[in-house]
Amino acid sequence: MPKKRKKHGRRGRPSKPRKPRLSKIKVQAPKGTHDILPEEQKYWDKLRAVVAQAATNYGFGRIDTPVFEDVRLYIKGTGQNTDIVQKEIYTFKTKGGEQLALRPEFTPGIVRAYIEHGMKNLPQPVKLCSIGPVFRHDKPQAGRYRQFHQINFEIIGDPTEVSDVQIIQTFVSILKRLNLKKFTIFINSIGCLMCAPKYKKNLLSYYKKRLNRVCPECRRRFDKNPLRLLDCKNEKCKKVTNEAPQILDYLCDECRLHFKKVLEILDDLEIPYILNPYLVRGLDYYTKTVFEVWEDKDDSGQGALLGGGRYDNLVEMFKGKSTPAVGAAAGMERIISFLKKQDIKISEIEKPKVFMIQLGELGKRKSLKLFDEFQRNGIKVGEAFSKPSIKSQLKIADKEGAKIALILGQKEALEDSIIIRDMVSGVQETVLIEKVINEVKKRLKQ
RNA sequence: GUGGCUAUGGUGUAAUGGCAGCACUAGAGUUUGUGGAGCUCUCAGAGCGGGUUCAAAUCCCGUUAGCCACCCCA
Repeated sequence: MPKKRKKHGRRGRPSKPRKPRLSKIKVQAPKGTHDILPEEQKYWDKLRAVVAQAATNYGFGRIDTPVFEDVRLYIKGTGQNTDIVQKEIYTFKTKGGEQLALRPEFTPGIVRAYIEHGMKNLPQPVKLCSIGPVFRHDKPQAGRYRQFHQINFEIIGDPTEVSDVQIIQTFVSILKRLNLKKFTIFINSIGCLMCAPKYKKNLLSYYKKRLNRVCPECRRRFDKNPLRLLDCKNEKCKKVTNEAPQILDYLCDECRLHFKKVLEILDDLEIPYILNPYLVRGLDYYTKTVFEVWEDKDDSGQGALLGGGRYDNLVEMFKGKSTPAVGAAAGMERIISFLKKQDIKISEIEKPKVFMIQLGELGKRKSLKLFDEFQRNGIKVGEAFSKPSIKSQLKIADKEGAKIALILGQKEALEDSIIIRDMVSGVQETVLIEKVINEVKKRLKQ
C-alpha cells in the first residue's frame, strides 16, 4: 500500500520533500573475481592444512613471491606465443614507468627467486611450495576465474626421473588425503631441444598435405600452435590425427629412457595413469614429462585440476648455468568444487560452547572484562554484546548451539555474581564471578 | 576473442501486458530479567539505459553480469 502511493506520488504532485539522491556505485565484484565467504572458509582451511602437511612430508619449503613481477619475466619464461602471455596477462605501468604484470602462474617468479637468492648454493635439488592468487584475463565460466588460487610445487636442480614422480606423488597424496579418489592422471613426454624440433617438423609436413581435411580451427592451429592439432575433438580431424606421427616415436634416447623410468616408478608406486601421446601444454618452457590431472576419464568437465611438467631450460634461459627442474600447479577453486561435488564432509570450525549474556550498562561492562578473561584461559565464548534484551541474546545462544549461557545482569553485577544456565536442561545456578571460570571449565569437561 | 541461454528482496521462487505476492533468512514483539514451538509485526526486490503502450517484471532494442559451448587452461 505505501509502495503504491509512493509510485503514484512520483507522477502526481510530490508533497513530501525527497531525500537527496546519493550517487551510487556498482556494488559488484569485478568480472571473474569472487568473494570467499565465512561459510566457505572451512574448505579453504582444510585444503591449506593438507597442503602444508604434504609440503612437510615431502620436504618442500614454503616460498611466497610477489603477486606481480616484471612483465618480461613472463614473456620470456612462460613464452611470448602462449595464450597466457598473448591474451590473458594483466599488465600495468607503475608511476616510475616499470612494466609489471600480475602473475598468471607461479613458476617464473619462483625461478627468479631461486636465481636471485643464489639457491644453487644450497644442497640440490631445492624443493619449494607456494600457495596464493594468480590472475588471468580469461572469459569466466564454471571453474574459471580471472583471479583464482593455485597450489604450486617445484623441484629445482635435479634432472632425474625421481623428481618428476615426486611432484606427481605429492599432489596425489594431497588429493587422497582430501578423500578425492576418482581422478585421472594423463601423462606424456614432449621431448627436449634435441628431439622436439624434429618431431614438430615432421608433424607440420604431415598436416600440410592434409589441411583440406581438417576443421578451420585446426588450420589456424597449424600456424599458431601445431602441437594442439593433436587433441582436436572434431571427428574429421581425429581421423587425420590417428595416423599422424607421434612424439613418442621421435624421442631421443635420453628422453625415451627418462620417460620410461618415470612410468616404471609410477607403476611401482601403484599410481595409475593414462599415457596420452596427444597431451601437450600451453606453456613454452616444458620439456620431457608433462601431465595433467582431471576429474573424469575423458578430460571433460571444468578443466584440469592440476597440471605441470619438467622445464629443464627455464633457469638457463633467465640466467646462469643449465639447471633442470620440474613442477606443477593445482587450481584450488577446482579442487574445492570437486570436494563439494563428492559430498565429502569437512569438519566445521568449532563454535563456542559457552555464551555470555549481559543486561544493563554495568552488566555489559563486567561482561566485556570477563569475556577477555575467558579468552586468556583458552575458553571460546560467544557473545551478542550489541543486543540489549536477554531474550534476543538467549535466542542467539540457542541458535549457535551453546551448551552453557552465562547471564550477568544489573543485580548480579552489584553482588559480583553470575548465573550459569545449562542450555539443555534449563537449570540455573548462581556463583561468585571469581569462581565462574573454574566452574565452566569443570562443566565443559563432563 | 566467437556463439547460445538467462536476469524479480540477502536466498529460493510466483504472477494472460493491468494493485509485484509467497517461503526462508534477518530484526522487533508475543505480561516483569530467560532460548527452542506457535502467533503478530517490520526491513528488504524488477541489473542498467532506451523504445512500444492508456498501462511493461512481462513485448522490442542496446548494455552489463552470470551460466553453457568453442578456444585455452588451474
